[in-house]
This record gives sequence, structure tokens and C-alpha cells, in this order.
Amino acid sequence: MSKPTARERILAAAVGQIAREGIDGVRIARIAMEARVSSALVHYHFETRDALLAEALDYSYQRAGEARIAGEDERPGASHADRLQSMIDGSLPTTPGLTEDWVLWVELWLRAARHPDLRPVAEELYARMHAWFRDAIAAGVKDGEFNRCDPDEVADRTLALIDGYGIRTLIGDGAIPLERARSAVARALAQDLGLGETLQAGEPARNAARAASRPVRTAPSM
Amino acid sequence: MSKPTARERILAAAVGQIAREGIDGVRIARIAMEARVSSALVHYHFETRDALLAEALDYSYQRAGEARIAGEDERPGASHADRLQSMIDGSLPTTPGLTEDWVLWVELWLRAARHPDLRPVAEELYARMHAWFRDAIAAGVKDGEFNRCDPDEVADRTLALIDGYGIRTLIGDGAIPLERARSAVARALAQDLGLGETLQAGEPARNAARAASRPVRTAPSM
DNA sequence: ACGCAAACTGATCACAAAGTCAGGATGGTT
DNA sequence: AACCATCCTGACTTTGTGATCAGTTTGCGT
Repeated sequence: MSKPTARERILAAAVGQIAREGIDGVRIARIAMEARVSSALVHYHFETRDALLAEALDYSYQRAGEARIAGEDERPGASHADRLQSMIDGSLPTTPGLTEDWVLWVELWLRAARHPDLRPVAEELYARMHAWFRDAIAAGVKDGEFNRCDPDEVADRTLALIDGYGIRTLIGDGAIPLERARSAVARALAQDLGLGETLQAGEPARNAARAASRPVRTAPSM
Repeated sequence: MSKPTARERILAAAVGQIAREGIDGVRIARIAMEARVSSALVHYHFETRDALLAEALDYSYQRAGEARIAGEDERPGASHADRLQSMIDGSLPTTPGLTEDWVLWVELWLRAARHPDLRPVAEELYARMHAWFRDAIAAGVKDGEFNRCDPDEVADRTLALIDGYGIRTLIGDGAIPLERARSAVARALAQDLGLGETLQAGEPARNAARAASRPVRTAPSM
């Protein structure tokens, strides 16, 4: 991967521009400039503007989803709680790269809301994330690290919280700082799983009976 | 309001088109057609396309936020839990009108993420929603209907859940049906407030001491 | 060295869409 | 009736941009 081909440069420029300017803001002349090629070459490699955008989005979604999951998937010594925490971190807009992914993700939401034919794309991405969380939670339950619960439901709720808090931080760190979003999601998940206040320093529940006798916390902390 | 002026028809057409086609998809020729005026008149009433769009969005956001809050605000006999529940219903895309509002809302997210100067607009809308939930929760706590908790934090979490589940249903009823989203948000909130499984048939906590000795539920229901 | 296909370019076309302008209709005031 | 301001229109100009095309360069197989 030392010398990216012109085609790859075009694709990369397209992805960057979609994130920065939005799908509708993409201009092939600008892509050409950014990739240091003539705009005619863009049309040589990609039939039409829409085809280029479709391929760029597909490429980006695929890459983002895989990187997120692959990165956190096979970690030998980590506890289930640790894996969940780092997956949450990798799912919130914690880095510039992830923020870019988020913007594309929101763009997909919007288009899917308007064009039903895009919904399968969005649903598949959701399904992948859901499956990851569901399996991680189920595994933790099976190993006695977490309380008994419905992994599907907890996974859904966690995804919703990630999306909700993620959006909020994306819009402006003023409203909800990233760190607060992180801990809020983690704490809610820890609560669902019967851990303490946090995923990281999780005092494992070991058995549901003990958890069942623990008093409910009166306030979600201050 | 029997005879909407041409200016109003133009504005209404703009709002509708933004929701249907997206901000970038708006064509003033089409707006003119829809409002049964010439496209020159659009430019007569609105300096420029951007000015029209800005006014249309502002109008729509203002209206949506106010309608949502005003509708659920002053209800005489309702319990705090009931008011929360109906506010949740009014905040999820439960009707075609609300779905349209949602699409505009997501569009604002996207733009605010890219253009920091739009963030105050988004943050103000969030602040309004947050304040409503915070106050409603605090009032319920004060009256002993809910458990003691940090209203600010519970409000934030509720908003995050609304956004997260709302998006999910917006994208396709296939993934998460609206009804499941509704109950999921309500159940999570009920849990935070120390109620039973649901907001509607809430068994009031009355005092925090009793709530503190209640066992944590082992599973978020099936 | 030759030939040939793939990669690439500058110039240009075609068209959609925002914005302008000169003037016509309408309704109110004196 | 005469006047004027507001509302409104059809026709036109301008611009930005996606797409095309004729032709040039590059690299590779024989």
C-alpha cells in the first residue's frame, strides 16, 4: 500500500469530502483536485457521480464497522466488562476519525428515513453492532460476570444510549462533554448488568441471588 | 387564518420540501409550483434561497418544539408519570407530523456537526427539552411520586434514549417497532424514578426509604 | 521496436437552477 | 379619477457543475 492508485485517491477524497461537506456538497472537480487528477479521470473510473458516491459510502461504512468490531473483538485477557467498555469508547465519537464516521452515519440515517431502499443498509450495520453487544453480554452472563438479563434488550438499549449521547456530543461539546457521555453509557450498562457504578472497576456479581438482595441505588450519582 | 398569504404558502411549501427532499434538495422552482406562485415571487419575498431556508427551518423548529411542550404542559389532573409518558410519546416519531419534525431534527444535527455556528440553535432546542424533563422529574420527586434522583442526569438519559430509539424506528420499523421504542424509553425512565415496570400504572414510591430497600430487578423484563 | 490496451488530460458541451429586470395587475388613499 | 405602494409575472441572464470526447501518454506483452 505504498503507492495508492489514482482510483484509490479519488475514493479517499470522496469519503473525506462527504464527511466534511455532506453528500450533496460533493463536487467532482474538487475531488479531482484533492486527488491530483483531472476531473475527466474521475468519470473514467466511475460511470457517474452517484456511482462514485455509492461506492465511497459503501467502502467507508464497511471499513468503519469492521475496524470498530475487529479492534475490540479478539482481546485475550480482557474481562467481558472491559471489552464492552472499549467497544463503547470505539462507538462514540471519541477521535477525529470516529467523528468522521459518525457524520457519515448520521447522513445515512437521514437518507434511509427518506428513501426506504436505503434502509437495509442501515439495518445491516445496526444488526452487526447489535449482534456484537448481544454476544458480549450473553457471554458475560454465561460466565457469571454479569447478572441475568435479556441480552437482546440490553444491547438495544445500549445502542440507543450510544446513539443518543453520541449525537449530543457531536453537536457540541458544550451540551454534554464526551467524557460525560462515555460514563453515562457505561454506567447505564453496568446497572443493567448488575455491576457497580462502572464497567471498568466492575465488582463482579458472580451470582444473581447476591445481586437480588442489593439495594437499588437511590440516585444515579451526582 | 382562512386565506394563507402567498408568503405563507411559500414558507409552508419550503418546510414540506425540506422534510421530503432535504435542505439541499429544495428547488425554488418547485416551491413556487407548490405554492402556486411564480418563482420570481419567491425572490421577491425572500432575498435569497438561503434566507428562505433559514426562515423556514427556524419557523419549523420553533413550531415543533412549542407544540410538543405546550401540548403536554398544562394538564390539570394528570400525574407526573402520565405527563412524562405523553411527553415521550410526543417526542418519538409516532405520527406523520412528528416524523417530519424528526427528519428536520436529524438534518439539524448533521449541519450542526459540520458547521459550529449552527450549534447554538441545536443546543437551545435540546436545552428546552431538557428543562421540561428536568422540571417534570423534579416536581415528581418533590411530590414523592418518584424516587430521589438527579433530575438533570435522568433527563439527559431520557433524551438520549428518545433520540437513540427514535432514530432507530425512523430508519425502519423493521429493526425496532415504534411500540417497542415507546415502552423501552418509558421502562428505563420508570426504573430511574423507582417506579415499577411502566410509567402509566406507576406504583408510586411515596418515600425514598422504602425504595432503598427494594431489591434490584434481575432482568429488564423479557 | 512495435502494437495495443489501459490510464489520463484539456477543452468543451449541455443543462439545471439561482437570481434579475422591466413592467403589469391590484387595492387602498386622496 | 388619479396616484401610489405592494404584490406579482414572464422572459432573460448567469453561473456552477456533471458529463463527453478527441486525442495523448504510459506501461506491458511479444
